[in-house]
Amino acid sequence: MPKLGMEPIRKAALVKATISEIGRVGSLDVTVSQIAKRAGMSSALAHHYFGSKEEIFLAAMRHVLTLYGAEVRGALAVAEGPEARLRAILAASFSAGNFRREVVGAWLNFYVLAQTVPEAKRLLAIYQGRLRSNLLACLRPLAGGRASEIAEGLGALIDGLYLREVLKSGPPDAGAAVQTALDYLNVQLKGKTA
Amino acid sequence: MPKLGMEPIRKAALVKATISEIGRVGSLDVTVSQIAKRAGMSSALAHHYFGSKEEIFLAAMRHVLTLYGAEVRGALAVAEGPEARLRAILAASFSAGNFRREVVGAWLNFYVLAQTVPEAKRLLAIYQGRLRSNLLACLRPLAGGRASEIAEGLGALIDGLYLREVLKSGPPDAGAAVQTALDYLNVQLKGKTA
DNA sequence: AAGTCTATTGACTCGTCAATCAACAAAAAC
DNA sequence: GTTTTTGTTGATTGACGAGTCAATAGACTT
Repeated sequence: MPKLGMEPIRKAALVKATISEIGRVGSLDVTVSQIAKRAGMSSALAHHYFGSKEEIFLAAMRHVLTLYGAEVRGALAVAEGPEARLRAILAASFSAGNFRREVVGAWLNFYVLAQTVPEAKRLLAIYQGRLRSNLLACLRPLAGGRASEIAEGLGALIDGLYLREVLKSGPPDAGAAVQTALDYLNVQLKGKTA
Repeated sequence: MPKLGMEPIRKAALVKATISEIGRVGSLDVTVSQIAKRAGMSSALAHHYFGSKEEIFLAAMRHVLTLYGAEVRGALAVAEGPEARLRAILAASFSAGNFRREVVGAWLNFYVLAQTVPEAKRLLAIYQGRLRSNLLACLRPLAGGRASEIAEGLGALIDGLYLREVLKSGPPDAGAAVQTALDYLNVQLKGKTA
């Protein structure tokens, strides 16, 4: 019973399943069959739509990055002033949608993928660049010449907090992560110990 | 021409080869044959000495962590006073021995391994714990009650700087990484913008 | 010198998995 | 109503890789 116009639906299901499976297994060693099964179809169909496993992975990366980007943009849209915008970026980075074991696990593995697949590297570079320029735009009016170094540090700190989440046992503690990042900011900007 | 007492030599060669290969390939998708070949022996011999690929990986992790630990201990031994000791830890963390693409790549993949293999997770937790307690010991006399948060942030920052090194193209820039970490410290401790 | 232990490897087994293919089904186009 | 396009899968192919094994060889023990 082939309904038409399945392509986008199937692709979306596969992308979602890919992130879930990578998160579940904790590595890129997921088979196309596993992904397809979770997405409710045969592995042949997955190949039909994406052509190769690598393309599936890349589509999953694009999806995660798109979601992240949208969340940041949305949060920025309603934030007034540099400080509020910085807080918005941090809140989005550690939001319930992004800061889940599943997604964080996938994220980690995308870094691994970037070592092998140039397109994956390119996508991650875009994410880093966008984060950097978002931070810089907020920091320049607040920190002037030091904006660049602060953005550098804050970017690395965010990535590090993600990385450490991977090792944790309990449920993700986004609050603590945001707090650590905000603390860094406060101290850098005001020399105060909030 | 079997010489006796080869076991430690072979094992050491395999461990070294493992780190190299993981760094070269950029993932844990290295075959035992590749590792054995680089170590100058047959894959059967690698299995003979380690029993399984997983054991080879774990031995490689232990080796990296041991080296790191030794470097930190060595640096701490000659450092007088808390500030100097903090600087020593940072210098060791980004020393020429540890902060190489090869090792950083392996490190990243050890995080991935930790998602699957409990022993790998345990080893990484030991590293994090040791780093944390080293930092805390130095920070307490300097920052009192805030020592804990600062240690948390600095630990994450170090990991983040490692992570970001993975994406870079050129040669590792340990100096910039140390500078970013020191900057974080200075600002946290003195409220100054060094 | 017979027996045991360590070192070593080529060949083999067995499983897995990405990718392809042939075939079938239904909708759309002509 | 036939042809084409889209959706779908079971079966198959072909490659690769972890781990095993039998066999060979020197060294150490008694």
